[in-house]
Amino acid sequence: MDAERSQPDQFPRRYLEPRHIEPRHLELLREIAARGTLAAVARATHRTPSALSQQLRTAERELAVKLVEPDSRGVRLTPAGQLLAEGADEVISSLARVQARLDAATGDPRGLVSIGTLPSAGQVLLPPLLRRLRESAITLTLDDFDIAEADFAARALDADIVISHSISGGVPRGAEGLISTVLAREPIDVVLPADHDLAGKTELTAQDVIDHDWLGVPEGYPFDAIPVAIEQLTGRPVHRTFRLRDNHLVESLVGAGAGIGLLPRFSTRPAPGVVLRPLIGVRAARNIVALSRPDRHERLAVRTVTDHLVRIGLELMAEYGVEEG
Amino acid sequence: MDAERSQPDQFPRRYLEPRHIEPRHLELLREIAARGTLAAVARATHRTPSALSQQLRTAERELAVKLVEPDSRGVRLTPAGQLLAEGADEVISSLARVQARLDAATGDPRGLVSIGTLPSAGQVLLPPLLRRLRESAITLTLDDFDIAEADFAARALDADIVISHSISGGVPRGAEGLISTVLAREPIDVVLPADHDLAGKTELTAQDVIDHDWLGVPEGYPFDAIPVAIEQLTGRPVHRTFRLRDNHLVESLVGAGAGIGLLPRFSTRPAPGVVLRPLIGVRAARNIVALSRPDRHERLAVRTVTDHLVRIGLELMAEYGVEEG
DNA sequence: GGCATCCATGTAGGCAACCTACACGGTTGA
DNA sequence: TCAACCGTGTAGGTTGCCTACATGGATGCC
Repeated sequence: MDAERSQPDQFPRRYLEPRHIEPRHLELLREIAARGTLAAVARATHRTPSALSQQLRTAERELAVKLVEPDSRGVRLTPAGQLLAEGADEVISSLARVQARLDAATGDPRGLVSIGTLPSAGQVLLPPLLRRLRESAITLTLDDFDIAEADFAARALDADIVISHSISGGVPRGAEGLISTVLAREPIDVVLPADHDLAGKTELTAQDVIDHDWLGVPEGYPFDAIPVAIEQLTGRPVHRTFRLRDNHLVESLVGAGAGIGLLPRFSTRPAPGVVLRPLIGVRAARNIVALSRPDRHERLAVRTVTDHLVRIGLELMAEYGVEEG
Repeated sequence: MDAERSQPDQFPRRYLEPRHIEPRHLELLREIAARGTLAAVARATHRTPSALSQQLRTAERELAVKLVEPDSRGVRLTPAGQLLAEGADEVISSLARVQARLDAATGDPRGLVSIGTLPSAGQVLLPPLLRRLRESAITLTLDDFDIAEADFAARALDADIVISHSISGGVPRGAEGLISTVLAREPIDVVLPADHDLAGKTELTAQDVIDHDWLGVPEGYPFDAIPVAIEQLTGRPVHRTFRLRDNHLVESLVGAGAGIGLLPRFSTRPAPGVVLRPLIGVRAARNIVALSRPDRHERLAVRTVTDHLVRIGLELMAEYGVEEG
């Protein structure tokens, strides 16, 4: 085996290559594309903007291409930079896939999985999840937020799994580049004071509820699609008194006679004095969806947690007698 | 946008992750799998074995897995190490694919392409190739070798493109993990002294040639398949006088009356005193095949050179009236 | 219009990572 | 038994990456 000795210069020496792509540079470009500014990437990756700026310069020198251009206050990726940012997903995902294979081969899934969730879904999904993970080597980080449907996708930059919801369709808006997994389909019921006129009915129609005072959610929040649908169906406006985010706050105000509202069925255990009634004739349900960046989804621990959430979602639907789809 | 500030620890800090795969480590494992020993990898990559040994230890510490085991004089990859070595192809190829896209987007293909070739094929393929690349930013490194069919694949470790040949089938043996591109199908003709008894015929059969003295090639060399086939066809042994590698040496010895031989049609311009006659009834042709490692094949410059070689091969076959397949 | 804010980008210096040089122990084959 | 390889450890130099700090440009608010 003296082949290497007789032709030692056949092997490509890295420093002779005109351009040499490093994964670290690809990751940087991808983060810039996702977060917009160097400063945001710096905060997210616990580094200084200066470090990133230097790294960009070395990448540009290495590749002999301009990657960013000044743009008002910040920077903008050049076409070449965008090209590489898109390619980064491919490289980083394949790397994560290899890592997942190693994890699967060498033992149980392990490591830190960060979950961000909207409170109502987390309230019902997370306790069973913690129970199931108690024996495992997976540790969780949790964060909660109640935000507009289109903003959930942005949280997938920081969390491995974002538990989101969507009424518009199966996948929340803005989640195009993400892996989305539907965990459950949860009916949205009307919440009423127990002594309300409508409380005697077992099911409510749009006509039943249109002329009462409503406690709504801010615009852009998924629940808001339901009053909008009722308005379209009846041709009359819904009278919204407040626009609130927190479901428990809505419930207590409904109990105080401030109006009627909408609450998700699984996470609402009605207090004495309020009752839930299903709404029929209107598409009144939300999809609870897990979102992950493709590369994060490849991690075995992340996949395992997602699988658990799917099973928990199925059990929830079975418990409440909700059919799939 | 104070989302990052309010939850700065959501981003996965690398040093918190239980295992973190680095492409450099994958590449090292792949090279170990391909070359067998650390020392061979060290020679090929212009580093000391010590550096590689240290790198292996850090990789093992990072991944919390044993990657190599002592094995007689050298090392052997553990199952985990093999797993990663296989995954390395995937990662490195996707990296090369991104690089190729960048090359394609930012200008002409450029850089150094190393070619290893068997002399006869190189003799006809490389001059047209050099002509076509004269205007380009691609520079070539050349190496030539005349080796057994199964040994060509090993050269693809060191060269971007290995121009090989095969009689056994479309793809040379041992080229399983490689990208192989058939460049041409070249007939192998019988070379005779011009005053030989058989020179009067325009075509020769196995029966015609079986009883003459033969100048053969060493065993394992593709041309040797033809006399073997003739032996099987006629049931009689071929009488081989010499076993030589160099085609021009064979030609001159045939001219000197040492026997008859076999020569590839494209690269043989018979000197005065010798003639070529096609052999019929026997599968007497070789495939000229370009071999590349998958990741090297992704490089735009490598792909460009391969494409040129394909066109040159087609032109050669048209020039000599050889049909494809 | 001035000023605070946010952004990116330089420079200097510390620190860690990587590699080479060299020495050493184990295995193989002449 | 000895020479030839192989992998591994240690010491030390060089490089590369990052932080801290200062600077200049763009934006938006009072």
